[in-house]
Amino acid sequence: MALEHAILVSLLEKPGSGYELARRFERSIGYFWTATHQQIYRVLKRMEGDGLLAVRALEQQSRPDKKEYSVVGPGRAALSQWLHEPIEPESIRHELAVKIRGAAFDDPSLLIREVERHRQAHSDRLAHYLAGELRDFTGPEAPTPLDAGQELQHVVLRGGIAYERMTIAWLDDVLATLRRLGTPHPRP
Amino acid sequence: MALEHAILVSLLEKPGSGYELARRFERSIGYFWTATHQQIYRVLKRMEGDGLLAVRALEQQSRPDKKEYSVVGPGRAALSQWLHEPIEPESIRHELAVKIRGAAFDDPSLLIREVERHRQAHSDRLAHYLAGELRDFTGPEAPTPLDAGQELQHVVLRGGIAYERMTIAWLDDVLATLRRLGTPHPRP
DNA sequence: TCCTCATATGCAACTCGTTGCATAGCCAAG
DNA sequence: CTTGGCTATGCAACGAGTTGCATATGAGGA
Repeated sequence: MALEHAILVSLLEKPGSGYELARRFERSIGYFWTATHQQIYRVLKRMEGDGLLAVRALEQQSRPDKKEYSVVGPGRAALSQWLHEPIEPESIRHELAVKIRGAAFDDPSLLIREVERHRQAHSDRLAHYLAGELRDFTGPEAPTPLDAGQELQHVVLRGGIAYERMTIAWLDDVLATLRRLGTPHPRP
Repeated sequence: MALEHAILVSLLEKPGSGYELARRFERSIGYFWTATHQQIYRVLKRMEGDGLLAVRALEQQSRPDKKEYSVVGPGRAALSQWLHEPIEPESIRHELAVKIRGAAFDDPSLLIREVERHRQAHSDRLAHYLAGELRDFTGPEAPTPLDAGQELQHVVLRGGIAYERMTIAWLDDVLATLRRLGTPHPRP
């Protein structure tokens, strides 16, 4: 249940409400873990029941009240324990790759538009990551020197950047392959 | 439900039993989609019930009998329909990245062994992929010219290779960062 | 002979994750 | 003044995925 741990990390970095967590999962934390608001609310409730989190009701003006969650002792201990346990290297789940291999049983050229769309999405994500890197870590507004937490956030973001660059290059390879298959193959 | 589609692709490439599919999901198909045998058996049963697959009981000597599944008309149509529908670009789930960011609230240097272990696993996987590429696509034993299906399998495998190379380089970056944080930071 | 390993299939119970829906306050635009 | 949008929380139902267990055949080795 890595969602629990992702929530602990995020709340340790900064306490917040379920709604705010959901927004973070669309941005920074979401670079490497995703969750919908329903899932987050459900898990927050369970974690509070387990004594890992504390809640504080915050009354707000000009918007609905919210519940601010923060990590308490046992939550920190649970994170620490998890950090000491080994985890299995990730296994990939790439639906587009299934489609590409499936295209052999259909018309491969029909996939070109789809792959171009994915390339665009990854290209947008890369631009977003690079803007965040400049803003938070490498630009003139960024704090210097970075503390350990910021260094670690930065190296994770560099991973996201590397992933998007690799993916874009691969999708170009896929597009070239699909286009080559669409035209008659020249024989020597 | 991409598992269904991954199974359709795999069975179109070659009919087989649940057990054989489970083995493929540890190898070639497993490069981009994973599944356990329990999941596979359950889904195969459902797909057969839905008329997407046909079964044939095969009696074997020196090992238990098996059921060989193959794709029939409606299954092929279901795959074709799915290929024509757009899918969302993948969202990443990277547990190790959660750990790295969480290490800020513990001792970062404790993660070094863990990251080294992951690096080794990815390195092994890369070697495995490269051996497969040589065997099936680029070596002297490989068929020439490749047909469309093989070209598409190859480009997916190139994606796996690119992913592993990128990941190894990133893990080296992570290790360098963890080691830097472990030693006192030199001030200008 | 007994044990282990590989093949082969499956149930049951559980957790994780998604989708659709519902509610409610407040603001700004039309 | 109604509509749409953003903040904020939540339920219910379902499907996806994991874990543990159970069963059976036959080969090979201790």
